[in-house]
Parts: sequence; structure tokens; C-alpha cells
Amino acid sequence: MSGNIRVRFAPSPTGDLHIGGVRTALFNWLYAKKEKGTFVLRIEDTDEARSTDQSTGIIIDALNWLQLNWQEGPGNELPEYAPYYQMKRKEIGIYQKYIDILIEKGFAYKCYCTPDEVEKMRQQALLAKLPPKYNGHCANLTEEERKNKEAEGRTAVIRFKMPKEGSIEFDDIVRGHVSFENALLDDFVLMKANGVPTYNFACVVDDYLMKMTHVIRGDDHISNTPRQLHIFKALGWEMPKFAHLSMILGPDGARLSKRHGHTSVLEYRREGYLREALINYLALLGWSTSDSQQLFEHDELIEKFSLDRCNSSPATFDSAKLLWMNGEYIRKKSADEIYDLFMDWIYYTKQENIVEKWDKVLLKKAISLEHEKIKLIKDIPSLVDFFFKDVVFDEAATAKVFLSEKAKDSAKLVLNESLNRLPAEQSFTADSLELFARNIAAEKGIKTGQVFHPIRVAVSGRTQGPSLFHMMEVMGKDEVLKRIKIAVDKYFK
RNA sequence: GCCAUCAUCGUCUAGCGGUUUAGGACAUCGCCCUCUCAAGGCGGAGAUCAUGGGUUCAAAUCCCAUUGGUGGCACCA
Repeated sequence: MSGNIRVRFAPSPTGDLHIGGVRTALFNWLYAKKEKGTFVLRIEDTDEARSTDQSTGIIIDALNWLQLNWQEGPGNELPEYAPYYQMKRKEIGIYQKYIDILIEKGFAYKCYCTPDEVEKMRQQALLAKLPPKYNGHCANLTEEERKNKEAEGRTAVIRFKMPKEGSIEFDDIVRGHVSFENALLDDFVLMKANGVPTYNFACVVDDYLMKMTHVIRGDDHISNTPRQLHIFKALGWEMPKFAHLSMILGPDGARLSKRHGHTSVLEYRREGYLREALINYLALLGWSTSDSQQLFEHDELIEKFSLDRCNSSPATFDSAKLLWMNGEYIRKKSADEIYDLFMDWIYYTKQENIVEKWDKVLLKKAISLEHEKIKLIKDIPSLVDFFFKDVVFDEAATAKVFLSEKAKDSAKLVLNESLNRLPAEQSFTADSLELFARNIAAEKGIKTGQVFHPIRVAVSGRTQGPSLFHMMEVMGKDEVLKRIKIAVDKYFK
């Protein structure tokens, strides 16, 4: 059963998909899911200079990766509403039609002022401590004046004729009642001289034609809303409900941007974040449940989400919390799933060379041993590589565990004992290895730690790593013996 | 400059007039567990609820002002 709710994510393809954009897409998606409505993807590519097909591709890939699937949009165009690219819509005259209506009804007019002239008006207004706006110079041109302008070779933009008095108001789902004075608004441009609609116009026309019931977007659009409302009104169209989401800020309190580090979803993917973690984290940026629940199952998030629990105050992006959450999601997965995720990541980041020579069965086991320590998928190679490479002895580790006065005698003893008495191949299991090590400790009257640590450093080159005996079991007796021998030769000859 | 908007621990937040000595989560610190690192468990510290005025028997919660932050003010979206 499909509900009546229709929402959309309408990015402009002028770069990577920003983390703030993902949050907007997510909230739209969640709302659509929750209300069993329709989530639409519309590409707002009316900025001809900056829009690229490549960017559209990136956005689509990113949404796909996040599984923020759209019921309508590129790849799934419903004839009733298609096309879903604004430039394609422009080609078939959709916007021109409503421009004509607006002009005819006196809600819009041709303006022949050049950008330079308009800029001067703005400067003057600013000087007078007024909002910098167009002064309506061409609003009441006579037919003859218009002809003259055109004879001069001037091209026209279409401007909306803003009422001089009164105010326009609306009820925002997250912000409540919002009101703007018309006098402060200017006769903004609906259609550029090249015939391409501006954002404010195209957005309204499409939201209407695509029967959007709710417009959920970033709070940076709130001051565009009164302009859009005026267009709805002039055309006699029913208005959608608005929900303006608070901004996402960087650590310095300014709106999150490139200078704060990673802002593109793709970068998070490359870093090895899980889509579930990113989504869970973003959901909590500006939304919460009454009990401040942190972790949500997929369906649970949809079920509990609601627009009226969205927070109107801006939220600072906290990468430490995201990292924690990613660890949580990694631990929730099975080791096999992590292995698959890792291989996907290797492929995605084109780093096949890293694992080329690694035995995949061993890799799976190694990942399993390090599972709970993984915070990012990209951490995996450095966590497990010692299983596959010749031991690289960490200097601090050998200094402390092999060479220090306190440790060197017992270390030498333990390693030599190991060389001679390690359990046989067929019983080379974690349990018997632990028994073996504890026996040595008891026998020689040394602490278990003095047995465990040298073996660990000999076998892995480091002081930290997975559970020692499981690690040895996974390596196998031959490999363990080989490694201990190398350590003995190097440090105890 | 104008307009809008926001304001609870460092961060995300709960709170909707009395149940609040303001709760949870991340981060941080300590202890426990332990073969290391993690993970986990327990506990600590951390918020005069931006400030100042009201309203009320009672305010973090309602109102006003101030301050500060952010956003917008394009033939960008």
C-alpha cells in the first residue's frame, strides 16, 4: 500500500554529495518510508556553468551505496512526472508555460537591467542600510520602452513582481510559525536571460507538478521559502508543508565545509565507514527519540522517526562519535560479513595489490581474531598484515620484552623452550598452547606474562595483537617455529 | 547593514510549568576483567539550563529585551 506522502531530495549536481546533503536525503527517505509514501530524486541542474554529469553520477552512486533508494527519479522515471532533470524539463517548455501565465496575470515582468546595473542598486540600498535589492526599475515599462531596450540589444530576465506591503507566513513543521515582510523581498529573477529558470522558480513548479506534499530541506533555504510561497500563491497552487532542518556545523561553529576535513560521503566510504553507521549517526544529528536512544536497527529507525521530533538548533558534527558508532556496527557484523565488506572496500579503493598475495582463508581467520578492534574497514590491513609478512620487530617491543635487563633472561629461556617443546602439529590449538605456556611458567617459576610476552613479540613483532594462542593456532606450528627461530637468531645468539 | 533563525555538560541530546540534587550517549579520567591491544563491566569529573528582566505559589520549560552563533540577502542552488 502506498500512502499519499510525496517527498523529494533535489540536489544540484555541482560536486560530491555533501554530508549535509545526505542528512537531508536521509530525513526525506525516512519520512517517506515511515509514512509509506514516495521518495523522489530530482536533479536540479539549472546551474549550467557548474553542473556536470559526473557529479550526477557521484550523487546517484552515493545514494545507492547508502541504500537511500528512490521510487521515482533517474533510472525510474514515471511518465506522469518525468523527466526528473530540470534542464530536460526546461527543454520541453515546462517552465516557460508558467512564466507566460505569470506575465499575463501581471505577477511577473521583463527586466532589461544588466547585472552591473542591478549590482549598483544593491550597493545603494546597502548604503542606505536597507536590504540589498533590485529597485523594480523595469516593473512598469511601457510597450515602447520595452521595444527601445530590445533595440539596444538588451536581453531580458523575468522578474517576479513582489507586493510592496503585507507579509507572508507559513507554519514550518520543525520551526513553527515563520513570517516575512514582503517589503524586504525584492523582485527576484524567475528566469534568466538565457531562458533557464532560477532555482526558486523551477523548484516551485516542480514541487507542484510532482505533487510534493512535504518539502524537507536544509535551513539555509528558509529565507527562500517566502519567495517560493509567493509563486505558489500567484499561480493559485496549493502549498506543500515545509520542514526546515537545522544546519550541520563544523567544530568551529561554522557550517560544515571542506575546510573541516571530510565532507563528502565518498570520503567516508573510502575511510571504511559502514553505511549503517553513517546513517545512524546522521539520523541523530538533528533528531532524537524521547529516551535519547543511540543505536537503531534498520526498521526501528524508520518506525521511530518523526519530523516533529526534529531539532531546530544546529548540530556540530562529531567525528569521534561517528567513529565509535562505526565500531559498534562492525562488532555487530559477523566476521564473514566483515571479510566481505573488506574485500568490497579493497575493490572500491582499488587496492587489490594489498591482499593479492594473502591467503584468503588465513585472512578470514585473522580478521575474525581482530574483529572487535576494527573501527574502520581501512584499519584492517595494518591490523592483520603481520600474519602474511615476515616479522618486522617493533623497536620499543623488543627493547622492552627481549632486551631489557629485567626480561632478557626469561625471554631467552622461554623462546628456547618453545622451540623444543611446542605442542605437536595435530594438537596445535589455542587451548593446548595456553596449557603449554602456563606449564613453562609454573615449571620455571616465572610469571605467565613473562612467558606470553616474549612469544608474542617473537611471533608478531609487536606487543599488541589478538589473543596470543588463537593467533598461534591460526598461524600453524611451522610458521610459529620459523618466526621464533628468527627472533632467537636475531636477539639471543 | 537588513531579515530570518538558534541558544541545556567539550560534542549529540532528553526535558513541553511542579516527578530534576537537570537524565542518556560520545569523548575524557579512574577502577575491574585480562597474555597485550581492544571490547566489556563499574564508577568519577563535567551544564549557575547564554545574560537580564518579567508572568506564576512554582520556570531549563511561558513572555520580552540583550548578547552571541549561524543562515540568507545572485541572471548559484
